[in-house]
Amino acid sequence: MSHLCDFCGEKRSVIYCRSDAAALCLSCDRIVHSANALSRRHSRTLFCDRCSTQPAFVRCIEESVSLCQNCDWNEHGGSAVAKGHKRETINCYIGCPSAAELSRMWPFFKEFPPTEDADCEQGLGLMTIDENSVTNCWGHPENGISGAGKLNNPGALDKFDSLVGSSSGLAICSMPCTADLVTGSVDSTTPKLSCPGTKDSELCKDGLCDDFNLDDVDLTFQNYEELFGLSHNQTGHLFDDHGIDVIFDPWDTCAANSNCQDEFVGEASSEGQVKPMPTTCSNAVSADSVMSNPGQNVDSSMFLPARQAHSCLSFSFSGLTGESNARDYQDCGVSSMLLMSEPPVFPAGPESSMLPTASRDSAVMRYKEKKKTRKFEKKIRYASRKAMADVRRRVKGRFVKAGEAYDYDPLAKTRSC
DNA sequence: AGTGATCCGCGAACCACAGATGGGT
DNA sequence: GCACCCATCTGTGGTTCGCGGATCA
Repeated sequence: MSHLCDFCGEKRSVIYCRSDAAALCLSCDRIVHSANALSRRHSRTLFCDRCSTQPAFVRCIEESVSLCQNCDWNEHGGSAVAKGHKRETINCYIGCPSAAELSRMWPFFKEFPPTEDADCEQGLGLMTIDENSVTNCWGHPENGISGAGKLNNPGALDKFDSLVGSSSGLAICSMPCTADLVTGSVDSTTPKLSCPGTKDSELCKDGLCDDFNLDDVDLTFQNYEELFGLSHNQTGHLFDDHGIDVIFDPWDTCAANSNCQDEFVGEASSEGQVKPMPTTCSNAVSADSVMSNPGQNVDSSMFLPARQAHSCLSFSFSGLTGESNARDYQDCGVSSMLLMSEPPVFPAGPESSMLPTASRDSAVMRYKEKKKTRKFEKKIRYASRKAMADVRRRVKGRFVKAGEAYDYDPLAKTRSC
């Protein structure tokens, strides 16, 4: 199943560029990603040795193969022997790393030709490995994508910025981002669902997090595959086991560990629209796993196969119509953070608060009021169409042409035929 | 415990048509 | 740039149907 380089079409592809969704050989990778500063930001990783279609995120030391999530699950999710295999995560990289740097990053990988493009390395900068970056992007700006060099999925973020209208660097890497996968160590010695300690305790104390679901704002993924890295069908696995409710339940548990961070996980609908929800931990799957093993140390191998979504979210506020206005959305205290494009990056210090006390209380008050009065009724966008539909005659509920026989006349209020 | 039948709830589909939208002249 | 024409798309509500989960024998 060897895959040829998408660029030259001759050599075997080794590198997968997530931003371009392209498979490249090493030399073409250098050529393509040394072209300009933006291309240097593309996050790349190895290809899966098994399927050769998905980016690898883990290296099985025993078998000396690089595996994507699915293949890892297939190979290591079944037999007890395979589960015991020691595995290493495969880091993504950006920039234009030299062979030596690649070798340092991937010591198992022996195919690096010497780097000849010295200029490239003098460009934007050397390779940056997404070590601790995006997992933490909300809570720890110093580790997040605030540093351009650590941008994990600049494409998705660019989309978000273009939609929101700023380049705020808002790090909504809510889904278990690439780096979540990359940085989460896979072997059993590594914990596990760390929710880097940035959950704003004040916010949650007021119940803002309890069932905060931004119901007023539609958030639409521009490209489902790109954003989640898995198909719609696969997405079902995210919540299969315990339902979406589990996402909320362990809030306290996680908070007790002071390891939570404010993140949003998408609830994918059939149309690809997603409503954001807070997750307690750094990825939804992790939360799922937590619930399935309350009080236990969770072997990360348990959640790894669960089709982690990766990549950052891009948002569009498609739900906004002409009948809406910004204030409607700002009324919901927390959601306004998104609308206003303010990066919800909380200072790391425990004493810090996201909002000044007064405005924060005000926001909380508004949120609670809105929560009480909010309605989930259908909104009519075109009253004239509703008026027409209301008086239109039907047969078995279906509209019929004017003049044809009908069995339901809304105006008559009685069935006729 | 496993299997099949039944019930129930939910969501998609269907229909016609006015109005919105976009491209071409 | 503006006006006009035309084709296409969108959204509206009541009913039906199919699917999946729950329950029971």
